[in-house]
Amino acid sequence: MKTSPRRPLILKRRRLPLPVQDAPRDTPEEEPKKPPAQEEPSQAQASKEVAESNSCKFPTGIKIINHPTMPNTQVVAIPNNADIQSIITALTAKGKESGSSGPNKFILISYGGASTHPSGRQPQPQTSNDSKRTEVITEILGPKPATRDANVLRPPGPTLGQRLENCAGGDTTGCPLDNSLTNIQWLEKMSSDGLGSCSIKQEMEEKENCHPEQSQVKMEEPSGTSTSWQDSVSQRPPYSYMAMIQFAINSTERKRMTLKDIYTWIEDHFPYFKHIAKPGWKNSIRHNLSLHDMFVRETSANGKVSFWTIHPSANRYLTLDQVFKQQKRPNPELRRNMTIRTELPLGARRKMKPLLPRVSSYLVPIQFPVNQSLVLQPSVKVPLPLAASLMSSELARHSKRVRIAPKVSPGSSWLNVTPFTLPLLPFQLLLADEGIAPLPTAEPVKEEKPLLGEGLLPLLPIQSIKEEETQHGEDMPQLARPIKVESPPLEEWPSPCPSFKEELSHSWEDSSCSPTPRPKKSYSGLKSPARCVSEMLVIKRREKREMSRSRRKQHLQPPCLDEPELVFSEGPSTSRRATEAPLLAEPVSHLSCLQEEGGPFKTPIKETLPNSSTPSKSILPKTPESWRLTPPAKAEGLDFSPVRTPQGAFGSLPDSLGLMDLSTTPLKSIPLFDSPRELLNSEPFDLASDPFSSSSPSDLEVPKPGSPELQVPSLSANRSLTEGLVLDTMNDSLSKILLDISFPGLEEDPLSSDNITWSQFTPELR
DNA sequence: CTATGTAAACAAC
DNA sequence: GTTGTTTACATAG
Repeated sequence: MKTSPRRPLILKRRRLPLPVQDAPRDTPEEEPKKPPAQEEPSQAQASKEVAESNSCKFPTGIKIINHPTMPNTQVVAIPNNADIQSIITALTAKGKESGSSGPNKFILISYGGASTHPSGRQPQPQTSNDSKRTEVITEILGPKPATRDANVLRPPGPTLGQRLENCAGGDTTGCPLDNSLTNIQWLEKMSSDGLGSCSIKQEMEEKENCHPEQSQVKMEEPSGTSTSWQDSVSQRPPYSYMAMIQFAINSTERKRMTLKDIYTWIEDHFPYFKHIAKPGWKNSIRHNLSLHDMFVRETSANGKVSFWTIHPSANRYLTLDQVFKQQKRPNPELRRNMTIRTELPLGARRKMKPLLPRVSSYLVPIQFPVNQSLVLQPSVKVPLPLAASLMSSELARHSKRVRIAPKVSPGSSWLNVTPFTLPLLPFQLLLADEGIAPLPTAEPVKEEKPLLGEGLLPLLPIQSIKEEETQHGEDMPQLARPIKVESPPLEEWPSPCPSFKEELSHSWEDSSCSPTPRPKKSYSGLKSPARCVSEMLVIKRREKREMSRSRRKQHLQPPCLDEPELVFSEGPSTSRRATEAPLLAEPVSHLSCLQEEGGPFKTPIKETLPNSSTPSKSILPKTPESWRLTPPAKAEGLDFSPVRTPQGAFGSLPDSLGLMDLSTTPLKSIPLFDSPRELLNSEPFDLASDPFSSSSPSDLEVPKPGSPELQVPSLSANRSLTEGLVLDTMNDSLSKILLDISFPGLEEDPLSSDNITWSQFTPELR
């Protein structure tokens, strides 16, 4: 079999060092390229800037509204293009002046002022029903490893709201968090200037300027950072195709994308592919899509369009922003890698080497679904373990209301939130610490990689808590919408939890629980992952090897959510369907998850079937391969592999996740976030002190895990989940929150006017 | 050996 | 020509 007749022998393939720049394409071309992406109506309207009363010292467009129910709290709507840092500074000053008697807490929300989407991708016609509402938030992209072309090209403009592009694109309706105020980039910038020397804006510009074409930039930037950015344009991004595909898909609200959109997304975010890479990269993308089981192809209802999605069980909802942020963390090692790569001469550089740097410090961003009404507070007062337990029990009780959505639904409330990873608040850190430390079961650290711990916890399976209602809600009509699936669904999901070492090396499939391979067919429609039993691991492994020959995967995924799924043996509620399974967080599951997380991305490929090695064609019907979750292989390293979330595992509540994540982050990271200058200094992180008790803003919105707050009433269609920041001038803290704001018209920018419905804020805010 | 990248053959549209 | 699937091979770790 080795030699394939059809294929010529290629002894050596070596890519030519470097190509030419495609200069031609750059600048001018892009503009035309973008279709007038349909801008969301809302944005246009949002542009109305009204400077209201209060905003005197603030830039125009800022709206400050007293919170209806919270004393000394004001909501500040900041246009995308505003200089946040300066605003924060001003607010801080204002708060200080007022002291305890005046407004000292500010909820910052960004809104799309005059939004222009720089690069709107043409939206795909078909989908997006709900897209409109996400526009509110503007995406701020900054520090992506690769600058986006569009951004680059765009004149240094608006700092905050750079682009909605993805969101706008096709299915990609919205990327709520990406756009949000709390966008990492944004925060990072703030953090970067401890001295206040640089403005966010500046930094943004820096980055943007990195575009190859704008060489002048280089000069401007004395610091090494700029160079790296620049390089990013011309350098191959340190991500594997698999990772990039995930980023792309996850950048959309519905978590699905057409092949073309994936190409586009990648080109936009990694100019390298647009300008430098050989055309073959697209082939590689396709190859990866087909190869990895985590990528599931769904067909639109009419059967005309194929969307690539990420298997819910495997999807970690990683986004470029998150990952980038992680990378940015001060991690000497990591940096070293990156820089090295960049420094090498092209010829010397290995083509793709370390696409994914494996660094222990590389944390995997956590994404968790946010309950619509749930407000995420970075600083959660409940210790992780406790919270988890509470959640699990509580939630379980209320399973009706809250359930884990195995599948990402389009309009779903899953958001990528990375609050914990941000070195924002001291108290956050404390929290994290608290949560974790006590954790008895706390993640097992691999012997091999002590650091692993960092990554592990965060990796816990993410479950989304979503209200059932929401599913039916208008927001996400699609959920219910049947998509025609051609391929057999994976019915069972391998549980991600194989144990340890073994599984580290395994790939998802290995983990597949079922001892016997099942035919895919039988499970049509089943999306929810089933739990797997670790027992199988060994066996699987063996099988896997045998089959390893073929990397093929094939299947179409049905969109159906309802199918029955497998239960895991250990699983608490076997009968329960994955989707509904409440969060049961079990230590065990966590562990298992951990493992998995640790893994680099393994490709889940091999077929589970023993016989499958055969050439595929014959097997039209999808092979039964179980979909494999990625192997938990090495712990270290950023894991782009899908997370399998065992349902139970899901226990990882957002909070817990966050905590964990934080925990992983060393305190040192804290310093990063300097900005609003004084903030940082004030509350050092003394773990001992309990930030929660007093002033921390956290009181405002922190949902307690077990508390009723989590359960929020169904949301209205017009709601908008927005990320915001809470600036508490009393304790100089800045924390990230998720706000659920409802507004009258979907089409309207909720924040653009005074139409915010306060009542809609989550209970916590009241 | 695994994970990943690359190239290519093919098939179905 | 595009999209998908598979096979084969290269390479780094």
